[in-house]
Amino acid sequence: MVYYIDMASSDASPPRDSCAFLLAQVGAHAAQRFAERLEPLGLTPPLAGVLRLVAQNPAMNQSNLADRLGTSPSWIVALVDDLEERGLLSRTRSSEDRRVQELRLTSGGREVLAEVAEIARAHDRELTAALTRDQERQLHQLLSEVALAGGLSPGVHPGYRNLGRPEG
Amino acid sequence: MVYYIDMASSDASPPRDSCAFLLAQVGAHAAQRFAERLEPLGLTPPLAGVLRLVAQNPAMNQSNLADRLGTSPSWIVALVDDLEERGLLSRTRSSEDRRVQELRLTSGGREVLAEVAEIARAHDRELTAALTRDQERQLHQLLSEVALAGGLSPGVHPGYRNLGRPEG
DNA sequence: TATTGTTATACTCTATAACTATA
DNA sequence: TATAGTTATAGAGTATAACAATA
Repeated sequence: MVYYIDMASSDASPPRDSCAFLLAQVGAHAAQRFAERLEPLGLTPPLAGVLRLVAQNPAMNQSNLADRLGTSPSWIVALVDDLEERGLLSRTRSSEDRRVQELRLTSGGREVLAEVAEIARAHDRELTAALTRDQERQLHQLLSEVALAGGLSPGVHPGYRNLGRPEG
Repeated sequence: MVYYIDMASSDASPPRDSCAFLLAQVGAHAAQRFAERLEPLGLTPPLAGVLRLVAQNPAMNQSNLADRLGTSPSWIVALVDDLEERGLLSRTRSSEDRRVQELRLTSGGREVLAEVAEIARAHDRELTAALTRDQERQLHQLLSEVALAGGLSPGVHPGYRNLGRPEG
């Protein structure tokens, strides 16, 4: 977690935080609260992300997953190990290419993913609780424009290296 | 860095990312770009944050700093060591309480901080380049409301533990 | 020779615990 | 006894490198 202080204002007392600072501050808060909400399920955001991606792309393999998340294949091994040990997903050797592990959610995995989705919706409601429906739509629109201009892929949180990568 | 996938939409193809997800995504991007921009100066966001806080509060001590940033005193030691070795700030034992180290920027520290401030302004311009001035003001207003409702202290990036802490 | 997955290892960031000096 | 700072140590979260199996 990167801590920082709003740096954009002059040396005199800061008149207001910059947009960039507010984005980093509120975004870190959002990510942290989401992680806290996942804790009772024994999940971390990366584990939940893997569940979600595998649900959306059945028979996806670990290479695809590493590319999509912008992380190292070795870490994917650890994440998939964890989820497999809990019985939330299964590995199956592909019959076409025996190097490949096909990943699929188990029924238990689908149940847990449904809980995660509910948590995410509650999280979103909490975060925007202070806004009117109209303000929420405005915020969504503005953030979407900033994300687009920044080259961020819809739906995927940026790691340090996956910026500008085309959608898998 | 926490990676995750938008979890709020149903199992069917996601109609759009949630506000919470967009905030985390764009916020992580903003923090990452800021860190990249600081690299040529040999600084990290936490180091820059210490410079800024010491500039705003001359003769501040390390305890104050740890409280304000919501981090452990032992980490503050390492950050201050680093900045002191580069000649950007100085430690002076307080004459009133010999346990206390009073921190002050050197003239070199003030010069570097001025560069950091310029970088931060350029960073903010880049991030909001896709928005009109009016949209930028809207975004600022909306983010401020979300930050306020979330109990975030103006000007201080949240660590894992300093939420809801009153401003030092 | 290239690719998928795996293991072994290492590095960064940050905290906790134990300690020293001072109050 | 309590507090400011320091040192030593440890843990989480990742990456890189070397390797095995398969293509």
